[in-house]
Amino acid sequence: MKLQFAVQKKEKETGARLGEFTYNGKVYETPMFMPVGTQASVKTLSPEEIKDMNAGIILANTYHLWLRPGEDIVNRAGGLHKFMNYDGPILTDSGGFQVFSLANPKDITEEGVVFKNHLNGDKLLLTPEKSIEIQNKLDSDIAMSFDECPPASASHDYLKQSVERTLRWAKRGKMAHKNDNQMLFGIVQGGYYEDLRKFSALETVKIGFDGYSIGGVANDHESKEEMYKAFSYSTKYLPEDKLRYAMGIGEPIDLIEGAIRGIDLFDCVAPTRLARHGHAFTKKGKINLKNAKYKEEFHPIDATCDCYTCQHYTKAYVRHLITSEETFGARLLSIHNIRFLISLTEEIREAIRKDTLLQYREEFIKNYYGDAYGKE
RNA sequence: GGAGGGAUAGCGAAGUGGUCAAACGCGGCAGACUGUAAAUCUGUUCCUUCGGGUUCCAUGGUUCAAAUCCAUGUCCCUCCA
Repeated sequence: MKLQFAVQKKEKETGARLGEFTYNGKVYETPMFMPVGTQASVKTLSPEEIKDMNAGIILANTYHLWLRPGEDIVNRAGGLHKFMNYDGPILTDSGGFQVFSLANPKDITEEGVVFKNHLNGDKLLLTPEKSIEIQNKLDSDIAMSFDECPPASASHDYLKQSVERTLRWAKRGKMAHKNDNQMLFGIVQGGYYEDLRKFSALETVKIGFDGYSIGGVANDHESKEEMYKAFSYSTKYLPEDKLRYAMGIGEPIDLIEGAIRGIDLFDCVAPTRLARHGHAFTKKGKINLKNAKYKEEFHPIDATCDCYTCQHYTKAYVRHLITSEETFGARLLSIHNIRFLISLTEEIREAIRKDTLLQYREEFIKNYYGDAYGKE
């Protein structure tokens, strides 16, 4: 059964949206942060742990599951939910990001993208139709159109061509889409140019999707200002009653700024990757637990945090695990970082309810960055 | 008692006359990471007032020049008795 989304309330000053959908009898609210589980696993964590953090949607990746174990195996297992034992909603990315991270520009043609299989070197062609077919078989709840994800700083000319191609691919993908229980999202591209974002958004909406993603952001060291423009220039032209998803966005401040610009969904590898590298989000800024100064800090990572890690363990212990390369350290920090972002979205929703989102942002910045905000 | 081998930066280990403040690995100290080819990658790691200063077990010597050659000593390892 396809999930049904509705906006419940808009924040008075910013227009930030509080939204809601029901899935398997459970109500989920947006803005929402979605943990990333590329290979049908949120790295180091079990589905039970993810649910204990009050997570909603999680991600998986078409490209990776296509190569291994193969969509037919997942399909025969009964679909992604059964395969990975996660009964919450699952969103699959289309492989579009791998066009950015794995392919060369010369590998991108009208038909699709030629990938060199990173596991064994085989040449493989991923097309919009193939991507959708794989996602249909994976049986995720939300599928993404196959898009070209160019670097944000690409030239206006290149981005224009790329937006047009992504539109043609979106149409082809929609035609190929066969899973009635699965939502299909279109993807808005166009760098940080308003004309391109507007064109991309309006034309994607004309094709008609269940929701709309904003892609091509935070992938090329562009400034925060440019990224937030890309948000605004996109959401401005998107329908009110559909989900909006900022792809790959997950720094705490970006969630707040994104919500302010009318975005409902966010995903990011940052909490889990940073965790594996020893970093932790805190209300007072990001810290690197590998730093020697935490050797004897026998206090939780963040005194205000309600996560399992902060309830039971100290910085000194987690630092010890990380420096000793014990995998439990990566788990504890992944739990903390994901819960941090989820709890941040809970606070954002509360601020939307109370029409205090701008105050919330100011307070967050003051605590997180101190005087350093904007001085990059 | 006899015969060999060895001692290099926090550790392991290259280097056997000048291009050596000394490869490389580990450890240490930092940094990066935003739809995950990422438990990865990068920098740094004798002292310094950045001019330079002091190093390769110790002492003495050879040489224009020594971690590298010679002598003696100290310590370690292996084999033989």
